[in-house]
Amino acid sequence: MNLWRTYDRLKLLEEAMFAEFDLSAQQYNALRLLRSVHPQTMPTLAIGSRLISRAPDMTRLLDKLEQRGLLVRERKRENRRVVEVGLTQAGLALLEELDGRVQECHNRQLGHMSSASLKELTRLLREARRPHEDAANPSLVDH
Amino acid sequence: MNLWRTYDRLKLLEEAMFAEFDLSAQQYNALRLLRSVHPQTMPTLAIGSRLISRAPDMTRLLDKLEQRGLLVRERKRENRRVVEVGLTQAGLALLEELDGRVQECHNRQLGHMSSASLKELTRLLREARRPHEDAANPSLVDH
DNA sequence: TGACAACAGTTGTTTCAACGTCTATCGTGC
DNA sequence: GCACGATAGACGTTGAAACAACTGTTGTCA
Repeated sequence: MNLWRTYDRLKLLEEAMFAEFDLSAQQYNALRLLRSVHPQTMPTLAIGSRLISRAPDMTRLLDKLEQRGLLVRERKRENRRVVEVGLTQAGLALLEELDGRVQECHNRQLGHMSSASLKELTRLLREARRPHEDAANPSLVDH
Repeated sequence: MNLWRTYDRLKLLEEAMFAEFDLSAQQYNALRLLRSVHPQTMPTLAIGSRLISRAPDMTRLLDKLEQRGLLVRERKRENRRVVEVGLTQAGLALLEELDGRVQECHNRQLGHMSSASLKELTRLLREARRPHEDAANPSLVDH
């Protein structure tokens, strides 16, 4: 419950920020993931499986981002089943614009805590969920 | 992100459990809150403001619980604006049935951590969200 | 008293996530 | 080559959340 409450409180700030850019946190993470492999691309479902929380339909999430020109999708010729997804320049630009805002948001969220406390919190959270991670899914949690 | 990830992982277990009883975590909390004042009752919106995450429409959430006979609503005569909500025997019985399951679920979620670690984690989480709590809202987080 | 703001809930609408099912494509063994 | 299962993704439907607008009720103050 404590975890839930804390999550809920901190999420409010983030959501407010992302809302300014008409993005959900989930969409932001998808974009960030794509940037991490840029200029390479990724198959649709690979994105879904690497996101923080499971997203059972990537299709529609990516649809919206594609409509806004933030990414492109292309069906591969070698294997016509997979659809490769890659960031566009517009997508990169948006992410760059967001970087500062996200940093600032994190500051407002957790800036009042000492770096030692944050480290310890991170460690404990990781320990808490350790038995519940599926080995298959490394996740992209890095800060 | 770490918080998000951990929250998401642990929530999965809870949701699976509540789903067996056709409840959401939010509904469960509303019931638990009502039990905490039983046999007294509470106005509809008072419930909403005390839940872990804000719930902008209590009406429909309570509708479903009322349809299942878990609670009763009654418009007060002194002030015909407020609707008092109270648990029924069926509601109490369901909660009692859930108590054991919830405990077991918590064990599976966090049983691998030492009690000292849990205490520390609780403390840090509370510290993390402290500046983001509105003073008006004491919240019912107690474990 | 009568207008008006504040209050407590309700209802409507739009949007989004969850779930299962479906289509197209590919690999494999016969 | 062809039936079969597995894979990658798309789609339709359903149910819940978000936001806003609305109804009914009460307090207040000119």
